[in-house]
Amino acid sequence: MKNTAIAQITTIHDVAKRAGVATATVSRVLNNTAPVSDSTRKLVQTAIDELNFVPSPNARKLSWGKTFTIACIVPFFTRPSFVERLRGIVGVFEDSDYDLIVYNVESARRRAQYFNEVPRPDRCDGVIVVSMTPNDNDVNALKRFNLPVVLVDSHHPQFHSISEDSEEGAAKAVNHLIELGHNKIAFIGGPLKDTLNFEATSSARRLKGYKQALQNANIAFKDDYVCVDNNFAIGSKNGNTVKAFTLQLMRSNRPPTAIFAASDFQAMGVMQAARSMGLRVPEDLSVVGYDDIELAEHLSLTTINQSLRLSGERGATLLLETLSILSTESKKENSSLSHQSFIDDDAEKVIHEKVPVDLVLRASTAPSQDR
Amino acid sequence: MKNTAIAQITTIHDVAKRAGVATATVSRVLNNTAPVSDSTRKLVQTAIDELNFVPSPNARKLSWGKTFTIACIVPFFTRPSFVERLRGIVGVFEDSDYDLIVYNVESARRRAQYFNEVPRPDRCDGVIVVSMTPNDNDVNALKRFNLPVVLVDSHHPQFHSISEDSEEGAAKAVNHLIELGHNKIAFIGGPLKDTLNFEATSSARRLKGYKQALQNANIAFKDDYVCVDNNFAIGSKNGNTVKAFTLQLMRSNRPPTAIFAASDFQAMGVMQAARSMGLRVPEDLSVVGYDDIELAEHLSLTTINQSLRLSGERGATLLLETLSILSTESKKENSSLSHQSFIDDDAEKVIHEKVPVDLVLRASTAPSQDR
DNA sequence: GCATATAATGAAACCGCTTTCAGAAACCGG
DNA sequence: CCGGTTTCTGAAAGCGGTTTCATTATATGC
Repeated sequence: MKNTAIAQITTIHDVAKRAGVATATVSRVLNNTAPVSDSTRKLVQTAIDELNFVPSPNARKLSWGKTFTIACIVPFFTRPSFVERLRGIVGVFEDSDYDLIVYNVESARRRAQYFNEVPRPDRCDGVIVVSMTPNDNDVNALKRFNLPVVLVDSHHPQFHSISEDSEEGAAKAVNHLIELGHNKIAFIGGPLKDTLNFEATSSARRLKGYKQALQNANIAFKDDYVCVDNNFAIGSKNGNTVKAFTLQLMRSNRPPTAIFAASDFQAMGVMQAARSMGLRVPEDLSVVGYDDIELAEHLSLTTINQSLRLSGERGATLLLETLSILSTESKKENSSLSHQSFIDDDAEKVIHEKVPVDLVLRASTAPSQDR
Repeated sequence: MKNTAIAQITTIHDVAKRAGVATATVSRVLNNTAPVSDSTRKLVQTAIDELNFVPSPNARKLSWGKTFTIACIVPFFTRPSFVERLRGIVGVFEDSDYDLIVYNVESARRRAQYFNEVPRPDRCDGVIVVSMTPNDNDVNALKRFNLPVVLVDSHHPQFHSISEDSEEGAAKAVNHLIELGHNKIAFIGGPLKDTLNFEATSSARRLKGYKQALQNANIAFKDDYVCVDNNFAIGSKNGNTVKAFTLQLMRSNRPPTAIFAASDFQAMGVMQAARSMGLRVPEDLSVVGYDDIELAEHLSLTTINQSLRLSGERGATLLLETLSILSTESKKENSSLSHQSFIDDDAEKVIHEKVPVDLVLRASTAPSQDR
């Protein structure tokens, strides 16, 4: 009862032999790379079908000098917002010829390692960096072999990037609260800068947007309305700081009527803390988050949608476009001169794309009851 | 100001030339695959260092006839529980020689496609299937080339697997409630079976565990205490069914004092619905979830930890072990006879590993006030 | 009807590395 | 000091494709 017949991998030679042609011809049929007469094409095709032949990706890669692989370097890919971005990216490559390898960064060591080792033309054809601003070393590593690079959720003058405008988003959030009549609005965010160079800065920018919005509305900025949770770092499940701060804030003699949190996760902490002391959201306290992760919908949390998925999709698409431009370019140049071109300064114009940020109205905000 | 000198990829030939040896020798130094005299080794090593040489993964793969790639087929990898499993898997391969490619399944079409196309020895050396029970076609596809396979969070007699005991977990949850004095306990779960063959069955098993626990405690099973949310399917952000059911349930003339939800996400829906009608958790209603995703901690949700991360780690490790066994085996056989061995029936003994399920006590459960 | 451009195909080189095979060098006992 | 191992090394043959180059067969032009 051997239902486990181990199939053999058939090679292009098997096909060639069966069809009675040379491997070159099979290759030509496979890639439509040169004219083949209808008769032989049919011959080859049936041989391929009969043998159930699929060309070996590796051999192909080696021969073409391409890897057909995209490297994606992403920190803490388990975090909902990163996952959502990743999903956008994955979705784009699913239908392409490219494989996607995700490099998950959870430590400075890994970060350095990946930036140094991954961006090599024999490992990948392009790189997507998510939520990390490349430092000088990274930049060198990324440029060393002139691989196409796209930054998602970060920005650097030398690389294509897709990002959102955190200041604008924050301002939208705060303006919403102001329009509801709130003028005692607190801010809770993550660290303002960080060893691993990511996420942090977005909190900083959101804080800036918050300040700006207040200023525009002539509301004085109060230092003790701001909490920067440095424990809300990477991977730490924390959130206690947020809760503690919320409690302290709401028990103070001038409690805010609204809180803007720089992430949905922190907003959740706020809501919980508030409820734990008997406050109702939004009647007693309005809360706005940021990110619009799946959670927000379940919590009925008013928040800022920053097009997480879309940012991934756009990034991946942009990379694919760059890739295809490069390949046609190299074809052109192929027919003329030698290898190695486009060193003509990166003036090539770098693309910086913004992704929309929008207020999503749900049930965690209400007009201020303050009088 | 050209800081963008494009580096050339150096090949083994460059190294050989520089060291004044044959490529074979360089290879031997690289892989420690045959004795090399100290002097030449040093020569080669310095050449390698000076040229900053890293062997091309692809060439290596082709030559070795291995891919050094692991394929991981996972449905809806954005769901927190899958992400957590993935993270365990990723963590294991980070330090290995293997690359991991994740194939995200979000439709029956993709599912079939991946199962048919991915498990080929020229694409990967091994396969991890997450949360999907292979059907007959899948089994054939997986066995066709005799690739090592590990199932994570599913079970099949012919493949290694890592899974949790959902019945046991559910029973632990319900027993906890019973011990707290509850006897009006409702159940909310996802669909009991599903087109894509995953997740569903776990809800079914949890329902079974629920029934069992009730029976053991001599509590009559009530049909209208059970909600199967068929909308809680794949990817749908839903959750309205859960809320609606909770509301209906709590307004009925015999409302339960506790609800056991088959997932933390659903538990969250329950808590929200309860709060929305002014009920307090846990004073008025105890809630237990399942999964212990990060969210649960933030919600202070009592739940069942099913070792999500660990399951991934164990699965990945098991695959690596299988891989290394195979490679030593094939070495042995190499020195004796021909290729192609271990067809000697899969009696090879298949490993089925269970991962612990544990009650995690938090603040969403309390003694029953029912009297 | 013959020269010449064009289409179709096969042989062989090549991608970058590993590994076999065989020869050279070093080692060893008597 | 010699035959026989053992150690070390290079040339060359793959791995499974693609691509160049040359050749033959077929058109096309005048």
